[in-house]
Amino acid sequence: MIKCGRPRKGEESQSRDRLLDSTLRLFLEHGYGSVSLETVAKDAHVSMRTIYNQFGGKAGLFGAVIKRCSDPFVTVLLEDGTLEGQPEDALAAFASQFLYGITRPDAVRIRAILIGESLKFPDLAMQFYEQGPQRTLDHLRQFFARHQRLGYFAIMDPHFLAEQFLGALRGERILRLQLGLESTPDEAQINTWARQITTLFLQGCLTVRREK
Amino acid sequence: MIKCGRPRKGEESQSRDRLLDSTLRLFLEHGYGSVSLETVAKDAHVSMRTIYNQFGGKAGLFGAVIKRCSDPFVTVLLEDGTLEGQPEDALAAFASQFLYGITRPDAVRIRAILIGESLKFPDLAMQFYEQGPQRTLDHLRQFFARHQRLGYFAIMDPHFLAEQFLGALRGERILRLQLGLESTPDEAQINTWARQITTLFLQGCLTVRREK
DNA sequence: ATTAAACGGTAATATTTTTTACCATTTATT
DNA sequence: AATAAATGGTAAAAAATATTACCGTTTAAT
Repeated sequence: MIKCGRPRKGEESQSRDRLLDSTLRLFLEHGYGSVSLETVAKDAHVSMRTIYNQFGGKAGLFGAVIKRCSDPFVTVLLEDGTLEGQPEDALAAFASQFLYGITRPDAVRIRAILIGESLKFPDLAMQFYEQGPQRTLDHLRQFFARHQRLGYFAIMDPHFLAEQFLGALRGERILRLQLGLESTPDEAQINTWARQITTLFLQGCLTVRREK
Repeated sequence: MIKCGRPRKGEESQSRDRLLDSTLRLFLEHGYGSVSLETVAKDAHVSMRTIYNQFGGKAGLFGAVIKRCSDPFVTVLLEDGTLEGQPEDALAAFASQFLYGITRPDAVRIRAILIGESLKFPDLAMQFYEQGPQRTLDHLRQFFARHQRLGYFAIMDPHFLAEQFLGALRGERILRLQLGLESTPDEAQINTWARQITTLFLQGCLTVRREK
């Protein structure tokens, strides 16, 4: 039996945190629609009333979980210095970090769930994208713009380049991961991919290159 | 009031078709979890009993809908001759068809729903992928292998090339489409993208090309 | 000390949804 | 013609679930 009663000062958010932890874990495991609030309450040793006090209901709880997820997934991609150095190496390093981030099981699942529920939570989907992928995209766009001015890259819309590089990194594998048809790649696998994808992106696959 | 009673010979599948049509439309509009069988029955002018007779329940109905969706989405991508002609033009033509196919609202939605429900229907997700994306991937892989032997492409794993090209075509936009943050592109837009993406894929974006 | 706030636990309520049952009707089968 | 099969419509039964209410407890606030 977990102690009940009004929480002590400084411990007001313990129930809230326990609740968010349990909710995230259960959602990741079973999906949004398959988890009942009763299950969540039991798992977090929290009363139903607390859920409604803190989040107003299932939708609010889902929103809070998603919001808490958005931040960590982006920060890891923006570690300072990742996009420094020679363009090729910088891109490959970024590619590794990005690939690692988006292939973690939790990240795959949370995006899958959000995609599935985006019709019911359009605002949440937008917030998620703006706080996560959007910021990564902006960063990468600036990187391309900067190195274009230095003459490294062909003159193309840097936003287009950034989108294409991210698309190349996601690749077809992400779909298989989202559908549960492929297992999580390890770090070595990711580094290999990152290098191959970066090379292909920079040099193309044509043997005879026409002059520009 | 729609006529009831045992269907005439040759009309046995009318109820079934009406049911699948309504189900698909309602799922696309509201998602799997938010549609009740009662709603479906009303919409299709079908009795609950017929649903259970034909499909055994909601899960079976979902499966039948997904299976019926898998085929059309792939056939359009494999029209004969799409991958013939000069490699660049062939790829660009394929790119247009592929992009058009995967950006149609229905295709985006059905994939989003399947991704969201893949935990509950792992077999269905696999069938969907094998009958749709997998076959497209195989076709494209053969294309790259063929043209590699003719000396057009760099010597790289043709499966890798095929995956990367599909990934480049999906791009970051697909995520925004799936999250409902972007509207469906029209044919002109798609053709522009197809050409740009193909060019970038073939030639890369580096200004100084190292010798191979 | 007393009161009020917030909690965990249980349970009751209300709503939704799945599933099953029944009836009249139409057609196939015999 | 009689029977069986399959249907649409309604509704009832059953299950699940979201939501609200209540109780005893612990702590903060006064």
